[in-house]
This record gives sequence, C-alpha cells and structure tokens, in this order.
Amino acid sequence: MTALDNAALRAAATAVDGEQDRRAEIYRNAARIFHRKGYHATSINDIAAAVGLTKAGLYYYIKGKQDLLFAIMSFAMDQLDEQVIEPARRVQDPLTRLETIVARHARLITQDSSALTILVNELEGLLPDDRTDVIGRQRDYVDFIADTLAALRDEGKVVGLDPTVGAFSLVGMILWISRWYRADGRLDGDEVVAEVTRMAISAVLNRGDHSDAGDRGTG
Amino acid sequence: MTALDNAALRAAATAVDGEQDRRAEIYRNAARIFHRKGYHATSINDIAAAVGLTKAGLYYYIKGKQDLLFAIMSFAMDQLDEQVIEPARRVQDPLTRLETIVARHARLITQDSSALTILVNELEGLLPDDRTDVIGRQRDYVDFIADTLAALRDEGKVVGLDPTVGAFSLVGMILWISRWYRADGRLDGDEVVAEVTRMAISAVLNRGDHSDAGDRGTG
DNA sequence: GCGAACCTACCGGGCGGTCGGTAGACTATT
DNA sequence: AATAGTCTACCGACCGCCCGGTAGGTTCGC
Repeated sequence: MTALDNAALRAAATAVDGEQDRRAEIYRNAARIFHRKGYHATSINDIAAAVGLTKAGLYYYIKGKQDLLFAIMSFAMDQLDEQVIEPARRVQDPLTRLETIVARHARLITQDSSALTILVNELEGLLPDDRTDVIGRQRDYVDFIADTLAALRDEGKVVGLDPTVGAFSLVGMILWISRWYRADGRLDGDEVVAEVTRMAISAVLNRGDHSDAGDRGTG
Repeated sequence: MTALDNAALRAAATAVDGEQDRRAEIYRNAARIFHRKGYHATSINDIAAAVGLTKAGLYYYIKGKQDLLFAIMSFAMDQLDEQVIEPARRVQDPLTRLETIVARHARLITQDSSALTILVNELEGLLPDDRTDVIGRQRDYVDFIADTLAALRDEGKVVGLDPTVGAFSLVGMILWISRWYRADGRLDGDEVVAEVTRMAISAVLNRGDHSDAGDRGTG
C-alpha cells in the first residue's frame, strides 16, 4: 500500500499530465490543504470536496486520515533523501557538501513546500509507530549535517561551533523559508536559495572575528 | 477581558508562588498543552482536567477556546515587546542591537517556549480579526530586525545581504530552538543562547570571502 | 442570605469512518 | 447480437463519538 501511495505522490509531484492517476490528485490536494489549514483543522470532507468526491467516494482511494498524513510525510522524506541527502553524499569536500545540502533543501522548499512543511509541523498527528519512523529519519538528516560540520571543524575551517547546534540552526533557517517565501514576491526562488545558502555558509565560517558586546541581560 | 487575561498570564509566567491566581494556572496549563499537542488537537476538557476542573467549571474563567488562544498569543507578543524589542530599541549600535535581539529572543525560548511557539504555529486557529492583529505585530518585529540589518549595511559591516531575507532567516534559526532544545540536554540554556547568537552574527557578517562551488543542480 | 466558585447534565453539530447499494464499462457465453 | 455476470468507481444515508459551549443548579465562605 505504501509503495503504491508513494508512486502516486511521485506522480502528483510532477504535475505534468492532465488526468493522470486519481490517487495522485488526492494526495496532492490533501498535502495542499493540510499545509494551509493544518492536519487537525482539515476534515476528510474538505479533501473529498477538493477532488470532487464525496467522503465515501474518497475512502475508495484512501485507508484513513492518518495513513494519508503518513504517506505524505514519507513522500517528503523520500524527496529529501533523493534530492538532498543522496546528491550531497556524493560530494567529498565538506564545505561544498554543506552548500549542496542547504541549496538543494532550500530549492525543494521554494518549489513546493507542502509536503516538506507538513513533515515538520504535523508529527503529533501520526500514530506512535509512524511517528517513531519519521522522527528517526529526520534525526538521521540532522546528524548528516552535523557530521559535515564536524568534518569542517576537523579541517580547521570552522572553529568553536557545536556541530549539533549548528545543524539544527541551519535546518531552522531553511525550513522557515516556507513561512515567508511567496513565489510571486520580490525575489524569485533562485535568488532566495542563493541568499539563504550564503547566509548558512557564513553562519558556520569566519567566527570570532567581530564584536561580542551584546546586551544579554534579563531585563 | 484581555487586559485581565494578560495580567493572569504574566502572573503565570513568573511561576513563583504556589496557589496564586487560578486564572494564571489555567493559562499556563493551556499554553503547555497547546504547545505539546497543538491547538486543534487539544480539547477544552484536556485543559480543564489539567487544572482539576470540569469543562463547565473552566468556563467560569474563560470566554472560549479561541479567546484563550488569542490571549496566549497576545501575551507572547507582549513578552517579545518587553523583553526583546524595547531593550533592543535602546541600543544605538546596530551590531550590538542585533546581538541583543537574537540573544534575548533565544533566551526567552530556552526559558519557556510554550507561548512563543504557539504564537508562530497556531495562527490559523484565530478569528480573522485576531489573526490580522497578531500577524501585524509579527511583521513589525521582522521589520525591526530588517531595519537593523539595513543599518549595518549602511555602515558597511554587511555587504550584499537582503535585509528582509536576512531577518526572516535569523528569526527561523531562533524559533527553531524550541523544537530541539531540551533543558536537560547536553548544553544548558545560556550555552545554546550564546552559540546561536554567534551563528546569527556570523551569518550576516564576513560574507563573500569563501568558496562558492556548491552543487546547485536539480538532480 | 448572598455571591463566588464550581458541578451535573445536556445540546446541536461535525467528525472519521462504514454500509449497502448502483451506474456503467467491460467480458464471457451462447 | 443478445444476455448474463463481473468489477471499478463511486454515492446517500447512516453510526457512534466527541467536540465547544450552556442552562440550571449546588456548595461554601463570608
């Protein structure tokens, strides 16, 4: 079932042909509506109406609301694996690898943030086993970035940065793009990707050579 | 009503005395549960049970679920105003001001992220008018950071950075702390705040003096 | 005896999900 | 060519449950 679903989502992601698989249309719309209203605030009826079906008709294609959510998240995680992690693994130089990770992840988000945003925002909607699965894969991704930062530290290009904190911070910067980026905004997707990538690299390099006089009082 | 609610939340935030105002306990628990399970997944019964009341008893103190959410968000925004924005406004030097913003915002999150996290994650649960209000205040905050970055650019300390993208990226980095920071983790709150602040400053300074060879292909 | 602080019991409604159908395309048989 | 069976793709009606919210008390300190 999951393999079938993922195939459908994959077809949905490449919205090329008109009336492909019906299932693809369902997953695509579900991801869009979950993204816009949130998982819990979205009813099965909302999704059914969006694809021109009744609720009962929709259940011919899906197994349940939670399975729908898990399928969308698994697809997003697969996307991340294929479009970000695997390409980056093939890059030897840690700095170039880091650039690859940030640029590719950011690009995925500017292209279509629905599934990837659901992936990070709706974890508590999953069944415990599914949640464990997704959290594990997310954790692997952060570890991959942290390992890259550790490699940079070993090269002497990064000093005094905790790799884990660094990895989380970069991920936060990237994920937040989906909250403010608009395709019809002042900057186009490529410009945003480039800008964020430059910031990310700067964030981990060239540290300790500027003022440190910030007010850190309590009030 | 809102003024009263905020007073209660303020009391709740300083969890010093034992059986202060009952209302404070309600808001504190509501924020905690909204934070953990999400607004829509939290029932009024959940909150009532957490404070040892029945649902009807709880309604003696609150006006409704949406008002509760708005009160929590308004409190969080007030916290940001008082603990971050106002202190930072009194700092003249843009770089020091930026450090103040990041460090104080990050500190607020490591201390108690509930309300601040709800503030950014549950916007769609608000009534339209309330949402407009909150989004406006959030936008003002980002503009404040962007203005600070623009001032740094005018000083020549920052080159080639879009202030708006920069501001959003820093905010994303800061907000994400609430997702990974654990008070009982390897690093304590102050260490995390310092680390993130250093990254934030690095992210906007010292740009353009490193490799630019990242793979930005599509796969 | 009066108001603050709560409770029991209830309401209408929407939720996720299911059941028993059925129109119509397609196939198999005669 | 006509008929009978079969399967895909759907729908109307319904289920039990829990939701946010309320009406109308009751208890208890003053």
